[in-house]
Amino acid sequence: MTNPRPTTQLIASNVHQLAATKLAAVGQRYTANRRAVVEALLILPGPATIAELLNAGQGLAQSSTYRNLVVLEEVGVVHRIVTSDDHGRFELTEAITGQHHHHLICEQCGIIIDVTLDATVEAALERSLAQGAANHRFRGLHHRVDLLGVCRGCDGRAGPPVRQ
Amino acid sequence: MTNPRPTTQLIASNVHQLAATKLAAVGQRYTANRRAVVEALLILPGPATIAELLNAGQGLAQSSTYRNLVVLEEVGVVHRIVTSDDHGRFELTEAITGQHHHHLICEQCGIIIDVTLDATVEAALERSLAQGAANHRFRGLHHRVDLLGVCRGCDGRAGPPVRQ
DNA sequence: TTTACTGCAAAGGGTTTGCAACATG
DNA sequence: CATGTTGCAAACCCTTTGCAGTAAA
Repeated sequence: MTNPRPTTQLIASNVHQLAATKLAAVGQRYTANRRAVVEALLILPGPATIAELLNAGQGLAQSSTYRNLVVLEEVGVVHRIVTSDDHGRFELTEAITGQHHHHLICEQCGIIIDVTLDATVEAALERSLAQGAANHRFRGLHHRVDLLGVCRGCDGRAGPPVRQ
Repeated sequence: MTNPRPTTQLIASNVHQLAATKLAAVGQRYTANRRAVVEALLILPGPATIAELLNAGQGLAQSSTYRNLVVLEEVGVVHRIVTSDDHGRFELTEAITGQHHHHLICEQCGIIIDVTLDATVEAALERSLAQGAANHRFRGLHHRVDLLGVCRGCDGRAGPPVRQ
């Protein structure tokens, strides 16, 4: 298991172009606001909260940002992650970044760190999940692997009791 | 990957006794309401929403149920699952049921189906995650593997666009 | 000039909390 | 009787929506 390449090293122009294409395919525009959201997601390290996006992007309205995230999610540019720390987090999709990865989620502070598994484990997992899905006539689309625990920053210090 | 034994086949008295013990360890009582919640979780097939618990248990107050779930979660009897379908779901912990399992989550209706992976896949996954956690000085506590997709009931019929 | 997009303010809705009454050890 | 528990109602807070105005094709 290794760290995925930081998104900041992705070729931003490609990401923007892909995003624009995906939006255009359903008759939507790649506006300055939407570009700012994607830009913020490229820069921020790991999945970002709305608050972080509003800080990073300059002068974005909250409601527009939520709305744009919905649109970006619908066209497969952005992915929403829900944990139990009371606010959603957003990241660029694997279709955009080309990087299949998983998450270390801190149960104290909610921070999410991206990691990758090695290919053989991924493959075995895929097979096993596919079989289980078949048993239930469940049409599996994608899997999610998270490691819940305590991040380096929170470990040791007394954190607030966080659920999950 | 096989189906886990339905929780209804668990020996309920053991579960209740364990729950009572865990509560007693922190000076809390295993009241009728709390027992009713655990009972409902034993009976209901898979992780249950608050609404389902309120229906199953007879005359439970919403606020008390939320509070009891918090307490039961703190002592390790109950586990909260958050997906993006707008309400949390609750299940008995593996410490109580002794059944490590994972989830098939329907992105249309939010239903969650329990499944297990075979042991070799689990072991490989554990190792891989442990290594990744070490790289980030992240103290991993437990993992979560979900398969997102469309359940048998929702497949085919036009569902509402559900996020994630 | 039609349709998509924006931003303010208000509404929604699951979850949490204040508080007085109750139950339990 | 001291402490944990309950339930009603109100508050919370993240998220969504109504609506009038703006921008882009």
